[in-house]
Amino acid sequence: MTIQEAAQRSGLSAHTLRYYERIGLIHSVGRNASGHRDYAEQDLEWLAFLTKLRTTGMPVADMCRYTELLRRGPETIGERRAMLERHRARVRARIAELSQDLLALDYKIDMYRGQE
Amino acid sequence: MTIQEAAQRSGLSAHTLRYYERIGLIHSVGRNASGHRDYAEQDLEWLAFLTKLRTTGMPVADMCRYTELLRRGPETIGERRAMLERHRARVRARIAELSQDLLALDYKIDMYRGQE
DNA sequence: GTTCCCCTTAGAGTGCGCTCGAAGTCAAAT
DNA sequence: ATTTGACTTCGAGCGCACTCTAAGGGGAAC
Repeated sequence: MTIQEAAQRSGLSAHTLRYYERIGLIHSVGRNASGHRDYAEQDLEWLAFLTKLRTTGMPVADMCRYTELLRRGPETIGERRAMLERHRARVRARIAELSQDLLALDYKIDMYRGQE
Repeated sequence: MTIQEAAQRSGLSAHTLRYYERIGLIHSVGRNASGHRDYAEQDLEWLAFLTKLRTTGMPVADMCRYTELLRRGPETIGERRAMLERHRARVRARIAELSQDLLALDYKIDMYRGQE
């Protein structure tokens, strides 16, 4: 699959795919005879996971660290799990914060409704 | 109240308070005899609201727009409410997205637990 | 065969939201 | 009187995560 197709299917731009590869977030994308990138289904799955990490607010540096742990093999499973658990705690906290702020927003909107 | 006290109580830095004033997010902070900023309780309340908008992801440009509507008086109440409602919809969508991604995270963590 | 378009790399540029630095003022403490 | 330290303005700088440009290389379409 070409970089454009991979971009389409992952929701990332071709620029971003090259950037991710450059910083080590995607490792070993295949190349065709002309040296062009040739993405496999597996790459797409990995991109989908990376995207979840990003959209939940994990910094790119941490994603790199996680990727490096994965590359080092099964002896890093504990550390990887710990990273994800810390991240999960942050995501939960963020949801809680947003939910709180939502109440303030509701209140303000109701106030405006009353004044109109 | 001095800028340092206002920073302390709002959770923003003094630098950020000056920046917010410069871009029009805070309007008419009082000055004392020496020309130093002298924050009132009302300013703190406004800062708290601004902070809620920021932490829920409203761009600073939109916050400026909202502030300008407020400055223009009661005839902008409808528009202000509309802004907040659009923002609320985005916040709700964001919470839904985070909650979804949280499930994927849970799944992955459970997988790691199984492998350890 | 040449036009066209997408690909490659390496490095520079962008937008956002601050954050800091320089140069100067002022007031209280020593 | 002078040192200290917090304040002022204005403009420059920074960190993050891309995003784009330049220069060049295939390879399919006309």
